[in-house]
Amino acid sequence: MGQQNALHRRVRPGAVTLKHVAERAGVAPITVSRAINTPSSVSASLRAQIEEAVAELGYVPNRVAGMLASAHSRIVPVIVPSLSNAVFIEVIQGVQTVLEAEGYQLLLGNTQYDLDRETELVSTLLGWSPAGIIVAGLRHAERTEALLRGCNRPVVEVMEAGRPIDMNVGLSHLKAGAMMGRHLIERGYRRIGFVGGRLEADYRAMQRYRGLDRALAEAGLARRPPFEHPDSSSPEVGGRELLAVLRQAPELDALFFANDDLAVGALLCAAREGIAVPKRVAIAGFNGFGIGALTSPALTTIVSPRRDIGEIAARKLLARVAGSPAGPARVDVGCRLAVREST
Amino acid sequence: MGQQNALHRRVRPGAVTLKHVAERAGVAPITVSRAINTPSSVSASLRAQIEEAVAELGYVPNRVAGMLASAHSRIVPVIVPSLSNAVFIEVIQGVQTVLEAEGYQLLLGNTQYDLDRETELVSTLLGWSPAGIIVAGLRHAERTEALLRGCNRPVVEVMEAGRPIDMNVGLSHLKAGAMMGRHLIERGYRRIGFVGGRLEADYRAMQRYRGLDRALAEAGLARRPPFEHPDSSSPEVGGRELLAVLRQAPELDALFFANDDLAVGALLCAAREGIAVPKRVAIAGFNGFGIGALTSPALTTIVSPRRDIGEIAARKLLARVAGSPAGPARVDVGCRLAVREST
DNA sequence: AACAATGATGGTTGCGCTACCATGGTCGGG
DNA sequence: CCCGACCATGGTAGCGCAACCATCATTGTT
Repeated sequence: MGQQNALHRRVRPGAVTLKHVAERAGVAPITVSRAINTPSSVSASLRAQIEEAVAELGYVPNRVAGMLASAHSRIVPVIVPSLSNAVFIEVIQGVQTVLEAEGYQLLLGNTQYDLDRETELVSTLLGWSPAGIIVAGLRHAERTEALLRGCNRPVVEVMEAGRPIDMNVGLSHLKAGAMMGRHLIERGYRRIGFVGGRLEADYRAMQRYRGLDRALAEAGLARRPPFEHPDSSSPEVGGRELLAVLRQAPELDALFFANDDLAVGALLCAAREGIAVPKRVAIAGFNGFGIGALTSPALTTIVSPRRDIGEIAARKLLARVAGSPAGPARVDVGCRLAVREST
Repeated sequence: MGQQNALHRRVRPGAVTLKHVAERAGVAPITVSRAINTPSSVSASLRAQIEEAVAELGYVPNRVAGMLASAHSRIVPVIVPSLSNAVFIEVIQGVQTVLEAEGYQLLLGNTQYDLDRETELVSTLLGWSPAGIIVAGLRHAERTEALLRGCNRPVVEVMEAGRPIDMNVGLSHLKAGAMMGRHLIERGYRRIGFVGGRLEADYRAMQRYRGLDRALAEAGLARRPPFEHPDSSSPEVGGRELLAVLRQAPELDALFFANDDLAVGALLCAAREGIAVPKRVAIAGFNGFGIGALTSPALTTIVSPRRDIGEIAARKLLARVAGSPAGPARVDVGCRLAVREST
């Protein structure tokens, strides 16, 4: 701090600006601006002249200045609770595909499943005058919600279906959990447990548990609290949990894991330990990661259209920015049960 | 375009600015600026007054304006060739951990292994007046290199060790490939093949192949061109490739896969198809993803410190921004052979 | 032929903030 | 008790660009 170094200088030496290009091309700065932003509004001959000057000088437009002048940026922050979880990566990929095609930039925020961190991020990122904002989840701190509500920009809440601040793209995790619960019951399993990690933070996993619980209740079967572990989900943890749960509750004949990372780990661990799946215990996951289809036995899971969520969210956001119809405020992308060998 | 909608208005209605806070607090705007950016330079009483005004008005500083005024932003673009590959995700995570702790924001760029796309991205992202820039790889288009060289900001090239534009954090993929090659030879394998995807694009994988090739040459063993496939790497592709390669070249007794995604897929496929690993064919990977330790047999691989690469890169970049010593321009983080059951 | 409609170009202004310099007040040493 | 050092605060200017409106040339219309 305080220390005056080269990067904090007011004027970056040698910076080429619009003005320089304009002088070189013999036109007014505004014309250069137009040649860059709305080429169709400049005559072909001038445009060629300007493009030449741009190339010669190596001009790179200062987006920051443009943004300040127009109060409109091509930045879209995406706020997710975690990057370790591949689900969010795929959503981000979907968003990015759409954004980059339209010349927008993705600004990444990671809350680590902390609602206060989320407030902080939203506040900071709104300072970038973003075109809109994409946030994972429908539950936020009060202040976060106030910020999002008052920011006067398109806001898309993704991952779960529900009542959004502005727009929403996701699926019902409750339904997904119930769907898996009914499948397991239909298959003849009667003592079904749920294994998840940090359920107080990952409330979408908790919703899946609730769905399972509801299915169990409907069928008049024994309901159990979920098995939790403190670490973030990974195959390693899944394997460890499988052993721990079977030791603790050997009567269980089916386990619904909160996600495929855990479930695949459990499957591999079972193979290694000689635990017969699904004979001794059935194993199910959630997500539909490709690897689940390759294990032996292959994993029964619920496939969610993760990439689609990102793409749809980005498209709705951009539609609103452009003022074109964005379609319904709420999109339920649904999910699909993939029955394989592990149940 | 052309269409005038709410988001393109010059003045965003109801936007609270520094000035409003200053009026409310009864001080000059510059004092509010200082209270926010360098709180220690404002007396405690004024600071409290200002903080109150900020809270009352719900003021969110406009970073864009600040950036323009100071020609210095807290943005760091990270340009990677792919998000599908978990390696880059972990590097990004490492970068983000460090950046967020210092109040910096990560701007994500994805080249899809396309050098022209990279040039475009670098050009665009430099328009954000970033504090510095992190790019995967040492090979760039000429214009990209010119831009990076001339941008007068810290540039960190990550993933591979070599001669950087500015700074470099990575490892030698050639050495890594040779390390695995020597391991396989030492284990008694004599007919060793390499399986990768899109090697013309993923030249780091190609380097690993070259390392293997060198080890084979040193040992006087038969060298073969790599087996390639056109899709991006995934476990599914790895399984398919295992079968295809064994059909095409049944004499092979060991396969070095370009990465763990492929190798794990091959391992799972082998288990399913009853191909004995390592008896019929040994399988090795590269990366050291956790799941490789869980398969049966467990995967022999080379563990690269991916997260460290991101963290070190971000720290070096921030050190340079702050003007403090950033350490050596080149950091070779090395890698480690993890010998497990699959070889 | 006169005029409106359209399109291309330029001048001026200000986005919100911070660098820079100036000012005035407080304090300790001589 | 005065002077210079130092700190807290304020005034001014300008970062680079695009919105807005004005101007001028061109075209089509009656």
